[in-house]
This record gives sequence, C-alpha cells and structure tokens, in this order.
Amino acid sequence: MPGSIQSLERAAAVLRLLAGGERRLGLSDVASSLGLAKGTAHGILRTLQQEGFVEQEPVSGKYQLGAELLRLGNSYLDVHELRARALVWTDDLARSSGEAAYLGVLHQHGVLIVHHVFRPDDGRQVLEVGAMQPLHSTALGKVLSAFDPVAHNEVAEGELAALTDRTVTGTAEFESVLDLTRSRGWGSDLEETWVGVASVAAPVYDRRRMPVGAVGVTGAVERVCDPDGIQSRLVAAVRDCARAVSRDLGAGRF
Amino acid sequence: MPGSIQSLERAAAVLRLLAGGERRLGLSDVASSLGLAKGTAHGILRTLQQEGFVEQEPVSGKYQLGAELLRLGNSYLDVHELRARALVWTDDLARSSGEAAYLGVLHQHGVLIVHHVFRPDDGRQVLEVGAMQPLHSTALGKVLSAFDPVAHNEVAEGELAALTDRTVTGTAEFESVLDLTRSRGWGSDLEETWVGVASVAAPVYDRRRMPVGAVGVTGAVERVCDPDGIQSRLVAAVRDCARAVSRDLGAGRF
DNA sequence: GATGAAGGTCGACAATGCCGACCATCACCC
DNA sequence: GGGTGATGGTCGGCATTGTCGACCTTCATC
Repeated sequence: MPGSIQSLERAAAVLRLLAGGERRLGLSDVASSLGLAKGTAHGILRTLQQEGFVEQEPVSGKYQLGAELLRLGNSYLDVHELRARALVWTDDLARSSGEAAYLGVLHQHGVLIVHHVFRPDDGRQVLEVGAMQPLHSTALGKVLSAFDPVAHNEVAEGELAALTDRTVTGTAEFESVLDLTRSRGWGSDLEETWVGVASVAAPVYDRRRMPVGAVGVTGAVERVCDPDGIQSRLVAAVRDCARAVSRDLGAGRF
Repeated sequence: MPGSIQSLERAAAVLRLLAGGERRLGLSDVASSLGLAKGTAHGILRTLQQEGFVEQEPVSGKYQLGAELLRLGNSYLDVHELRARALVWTDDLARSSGEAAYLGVLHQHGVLIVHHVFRPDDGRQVLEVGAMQPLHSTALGKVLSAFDPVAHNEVAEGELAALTDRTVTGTAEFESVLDLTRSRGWGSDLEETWVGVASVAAPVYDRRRMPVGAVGVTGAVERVCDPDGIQSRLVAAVRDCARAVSRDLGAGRF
C-alpha cells in the first residue's frame, strides 16, 4: 500500500504504546520503544499534546493519553449505526434475560464492545464499552469467528491462549466448535474466558446479509446454565434480539 | 510554539471534522472543508483508515470515525487517576442521593464527563461518558469556572449562549454567580441548561490543592429542588463526595 | 452518450519533518 | 560540592517526505 504518511503512522504507534503499556511513559521510553530519535518523538508528542490526544503530567514530564480521545470515541458511538439500532433491543434483552447484554464488533484481533446494558438487578457494575474481548473464548468472539471470514482469518493467525482450564486451545477442536456454532446459529462460552462466567451470543446481519456484529448475554454460570448447558430460554432471547436488530438494519426476515 | 507537525495537525482536524459535523463525509467534503488538495486529504484519510481511526463505508466511499478511537478512549479512562479514585464515592453518591451522579473535568471549552453513575431507580438511561457539557450553564461547569482559572479563561472568552430562558447570559451577572459559587463552595443549575432539569456540583482538589474536576448530581427539578432551591440534603451529599474524592487524591483534610 | 461530480492515482518539486549533536535540569552519590 | 548519568527539551542542516494539481475511472443523471 503506497503512500502512507510516516508521521501519522508513528503518531498512531505512540498512542497505541501509551494505551497498551504502562500508565505513563517518559519521552525517552517512547523514543526507545519505537526506535525513534528523541527529537522526533518529542515533536510527535508535542503536536499530539497540542491537539489534546496526549497529556503531560507537569511535575514528572511523563506522557499519557489525552481527553480528546474520549470525546472522539464517544462521537464514534454516536455515528455507529449498528449500535443505534441495537440500543432498544439490547435493553429488552437485558430485561427479559435478567443478565448483562453486550453488543460487539470485530476490531483488529478481538471483539470490541460497543454497547453494554447492565444486569437489571443493580449492584456495582463496570461499564465495558470500548473494552476488547478475545475472539476464541467468548460467545461474541466465537460467533464472529464462525460467521465473519475476516474474523476467522484473525483467529486463525493468532494463538488460542488458555485463559481458564476450559478454554479450547487446539486448532482442530476449535474449528469443530465453530462448525457447531454455524450449524446451530449461536455460540456459547462456558467458563472458557473467566471462571464462573458463561455467555451466549448470536450474529447480527446487515441489509446485504453480511455479519456485522454479535449480541449476547453474560452472567454467572449458576444463573445462566442448567445441567444441559446454557438455558434454552436465554438462547431464544438472544437469538430473538439478534434477529430483531438484523431486521432493523434491513436484513429482512429469516 | 515552534515545530508542530503539519500532517498531524491536519489529521487531527480531519478527525474533529468527522466527529463534529455530519455523520459521514466524502473525500471532497473533507478536502474542501479544510482547504486541502484532494490528494493530500486522501493520503491522510488512507493512513487514518489503515490505523483504524477512520472507517470507510465500502458502498458509498464516505468516511466516518473508526473503532480504534473508542478503544483508545477507553484506555484513557483506565489511566485517569481522578476517575479511578472517584468510582466508589460517586457510586455512594448516586445511591444516597437517588439521582444520577457525574464526574467532569475541564476539556477545551467545556466539561468532559469522565464518569456517570445511573440513577438507582433504573429505567432507560443513556451513558454520557465522553460527552461534553457547557461551562456556563451546568453545575459542573460553574464549579470549574469558579475554582479553576483556566476554565474561567475559557468561559470568559466564549459567549454565554441562552440554552433555556433561565440561562444566565450577562457577563456581569455570570461573574456574580461565580462569586456566589466560590463563597458557598458549590454550584447549581436550575433549569439553565435543560428545561425541567436541575443539578448541584462541588469541586475536587488534588494533593497540591489545585481544582482538577467536579462531582455532582443531576435530576428532574421536582425531585432535586424544594421551594428554596436545591435540597440541602443533596448539597451536603455532593460536598461530602467531593471532599472524599479530594482526600483520596491526597488533598488532606479541609 | 455526453456531462459532471464522485473517489482515487501519479509524479515532480520543495517544503517538511527527521536526525543527532547539543543544552538545561534534576537526583543521586561518592 | 561537584561529578555523573539520568531526564526532558532545543536547534539547524540535510534529504526524505508529504504536498499539490493534473489526470484517470467510475457512476448517476440528464
């Protein structure tokens, strides 16, 4: 791909570095991590700071991400059509299922949560919008991997890290899980990502019948499962919700 | 300020344009809006797209903000110390007051909401983290304008737009409101931003006793007010919360 | 099939941003 | 106290880099 703007690529790398690594990094850390001259790194950081993408702690001189990113990320949500259509349906899903509802899309090598409805019985819950989940172990991720070829590529290239002792880590076994997901039309996660937590998800299609995301519910395994696995009432609720959102996006009836 | 990187400034302008204006913009729109040659705008957009900051609708070729911004914005929240300290206290504030609690910081010409706890009685509520509020009409904004000199500058330079017929729009009158805010140590908004909505807020200080943000509650005027104005139990709850967060940040006792 | 406006490409030119040597400041410690 | 080795930050010469505007292709309209 010709003609990428070098300074922009580097600035993006700086932002990712600040997002991923330690909370705060000094100029020299940034420069050496990215293999840049100090002067170069400083110019990039100064400009990013001026634009609000990066903030500098006055006392220590360390750099961290800036508030403008939060504002822009929020604007992204405003524009997101899938999310807009799903708002009301995921609300219903959380209410009828009694569990937390999630809407996720493929982003890079994982699932990006773009909407999250708290479990109706309140209690302290952390909002996970903007967070990433693995493709190979969560219900949302498996659904995307099964139905979206791009996601399938991503998961095939990465490795299947064992997050709990129930995580599927063998390539062949994982493919058969995807086959099952495709054939029954929904995916599940039985303590494969977090111990004690299970989830169900189903795909959402756009007007061209392409998979564009997944909706699902997540909750404590004691509530979500019965002896045979995921409770069928939850499976039905999730699939209904996915169908409703797809219809709203113009995918027509199934 | 010497040596800002031109291409980065332009890329930031592109992102802001996409965030602020219409939902989706074409290449020519972007180029003409920013006074750039089409080729230049295309190079910037291509790189931003590659990095995930911008997405292109395949069918129409229009550009919109990308998912990476959401992810980075979320990372910003993770790093944000003030927010981390305030999480538990704002939770308590929402529970004890029965209203939605907010934590805001100064960003550019407004208040950026960095945390939002839903009103305990559920019901459909939209999360406002990442949204901006005006400095001159909201309780959070008035508190920041009163206690933070930088915010005061910002509000003095902008104009005091009338958002409802109770908004204070005169400079002298607004200054006396700020004086009142400073002298009593908290700010209020009685239907000055949204009709039927009132709010209270108090300042949060860091370990050097500098104001770094504001916490407050917002709700329907019928619930929040009594005949004399804001209910004093809410004022006390908000101020307690602000003191607690400040103490957590190391500001010491008052 | 002409027309206009869309997104996108290309190559020449020089403005631009990069590099590395250099400064200023601070903390630590002999 | 003055080395010493960090740190963040500055500056100017050089050539890499990004910019510009003409040009191409596609699509919708007339």
